Amino acid sequence: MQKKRVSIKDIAEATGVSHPTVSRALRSEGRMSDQTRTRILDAARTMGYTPSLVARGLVMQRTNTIGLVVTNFADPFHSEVARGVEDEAVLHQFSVYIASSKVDAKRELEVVRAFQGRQVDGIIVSSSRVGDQYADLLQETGVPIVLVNNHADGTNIYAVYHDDYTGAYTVAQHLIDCGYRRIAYLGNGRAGRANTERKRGWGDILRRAGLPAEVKVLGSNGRLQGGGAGVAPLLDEAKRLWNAWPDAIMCYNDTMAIGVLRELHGRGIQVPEDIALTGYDDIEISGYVQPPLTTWHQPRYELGREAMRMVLALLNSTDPDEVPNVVLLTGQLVVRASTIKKVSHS
Amino acid sequence: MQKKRVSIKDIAEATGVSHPTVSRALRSEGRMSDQTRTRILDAARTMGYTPSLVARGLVMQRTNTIGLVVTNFADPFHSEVARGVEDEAVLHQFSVYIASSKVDAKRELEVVRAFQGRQVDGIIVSSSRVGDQYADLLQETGVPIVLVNNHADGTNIYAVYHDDYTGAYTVAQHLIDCGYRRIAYLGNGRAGRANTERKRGWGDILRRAGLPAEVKVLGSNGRLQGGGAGVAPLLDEAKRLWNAWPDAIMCYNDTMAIGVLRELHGRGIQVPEDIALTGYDDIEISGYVQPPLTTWHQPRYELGREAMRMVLALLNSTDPDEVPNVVLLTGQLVVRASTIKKVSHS
DNA sequence: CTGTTAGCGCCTTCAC
DNA sequence: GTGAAGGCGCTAACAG
Repeated sequence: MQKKRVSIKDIAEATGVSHPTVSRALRSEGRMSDQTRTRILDAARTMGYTPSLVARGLVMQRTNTIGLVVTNFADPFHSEVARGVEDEAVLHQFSVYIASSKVDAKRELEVVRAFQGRQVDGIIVSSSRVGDQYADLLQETGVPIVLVNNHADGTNIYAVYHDDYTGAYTVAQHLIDCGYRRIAYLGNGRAGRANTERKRGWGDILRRAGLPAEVKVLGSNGRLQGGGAGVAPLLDEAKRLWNAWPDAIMCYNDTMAIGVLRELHGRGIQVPEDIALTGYDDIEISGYVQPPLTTWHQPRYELGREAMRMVLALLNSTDPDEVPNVVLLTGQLVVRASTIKKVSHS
Repeated sequence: MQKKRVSIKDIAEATGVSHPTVSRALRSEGRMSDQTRTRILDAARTMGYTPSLVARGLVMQRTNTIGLVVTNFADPFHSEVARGVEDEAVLHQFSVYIASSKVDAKRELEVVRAFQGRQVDGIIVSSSRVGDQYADLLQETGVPIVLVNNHADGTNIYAVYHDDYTGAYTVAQHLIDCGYRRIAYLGNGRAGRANTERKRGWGDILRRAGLPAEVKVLGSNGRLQGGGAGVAPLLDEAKRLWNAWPDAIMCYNDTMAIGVLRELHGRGIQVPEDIALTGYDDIEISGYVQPPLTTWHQPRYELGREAMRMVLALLNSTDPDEVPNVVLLTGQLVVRASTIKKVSHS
């Protein structure tokens, strides 16, 4: 099956020079007669030469390769992060290994270890559930590990964050400004830090406005199903504490909000007339559901790019201490119909 | 930055044996005294040894690595394919390189070439725009290339397909069974073969039922925006030919259908009362929009797994001719509210 | 059972 | 300007 690949030795033989010369010619390094250079390059082309990056990686101890760990391919958050990572990576001739952790800390570490066996030059972990444990790994192996929206606590590692607190704070403020007074929060029980921060932003602004920040429920996951399943307990809790439904539900993310939307629709509850609804992330589809979701635009693509940039900076700097180890990006409120009651022209 | 990694030589030195012995011990190959073996394994563990798969790849000419090319990370079709590929890959200790072609044939070929430089053992291309050109590449390099839902024509390559014709046929039949008579097709101008097949399935069943298969429009892409933008020309075309709106629109995929849904809603057109709507793929969200979409379940995860299985089969067989070079999977109709008018109890 | 030797394909000194 | 030698970390062949 495997054809023998042509190596620089083959080219050397064919052109009557030595392999080092071929190597230099191909990398346009060292001066040499234009004649031999073009002869070598021509031979390489006609013989169908492809340099072996494996061999090069071995000798250089640099593979121009990074490993990207996501929790789940299907999650629109990660796909955008991945896009950012890849775009930045190709600019620098890096290839990207990908693997999913399936939201399992043990698997996440296995995957990282596998990447290290592949001698990747850097590792990016999106929504890590392990977090600061990487500080040790980093010490051990010297392979830069950059986290995107680390879900664990601890800050002594390289990370690109989004400002979840401010985002949630702003969304909640928007709801208050719209006149909603019983604002519930539907969180994601598997999200760790991101969820804590968003809940904190929600709670702080509510209390500051003199509103009750009591009704909060943790969904079992951050997906459609988790959102839908969270509705019943949330309504129950509101009934119990307030003897009334919430007039607004703030969700951990857009995906859950869409799950909520269907559940509310099934119960004959109108959005936003009966209950307003907000998401978080601004995934593309959130503008296409009915009603379109008010949400917080999280710069997912940029998070990915910044993470890759940080890896590259770490790789190219002699003194890693001079590379800023945390980048904090912020997003933007996106107001759509799910929080804006139609004006009645009566 | 880079710590020196510990090699089998280091372990050999520390334990007073030769490196090949260490190598054998680690791979539990060849018999040796349990004593030395455990001594070596202990040393490896305490010294924090990680085998270099790069070096191994170089000598074995087998990297246990595959390259996966998708058109677009964000597309839910590809994320499921990727999941299937990865799950099967990890079972066999393969790592997965990923890259996106951005629906650009030139970029697709570049990416494949880059993978070959990395000496991947196999390549999987999802929704290729290049298709049979790979036959040559395969001949040249001997690296198996498996296509998932090849969008180009030609069949002389390894491929995993979904039966688009039957799927579209069945969806159209369902619409006819529901009593719809003016069934339009909104295609994807960038989809090639898949689109052709689905359109053919639609047209054949309509004609067989004595219905007009005239109103068809090609959207500019297979995304939300492409769906939304396709509505106006489609309605115009129907008006022109039939002097009436279609009573059903069959879309190339779910994503486009969701774009259509919003556009129809914006125009005050009810689904399915005024116009019924179908998607294709059965992406998760299609069950969550309002109304939930009738669609065709495409076994995306299985397509990915089968593709990876084919790569492995090709790798492990001495005679590639004995490996079936085409796998055809079929899907399943999923009926939801977007085609079923509520029964009126009058 | 274990050590010696060789080589995967490439790059980097160093001579010439 | 170019060639010769050595080595990256590992495995495969052969000795012993």
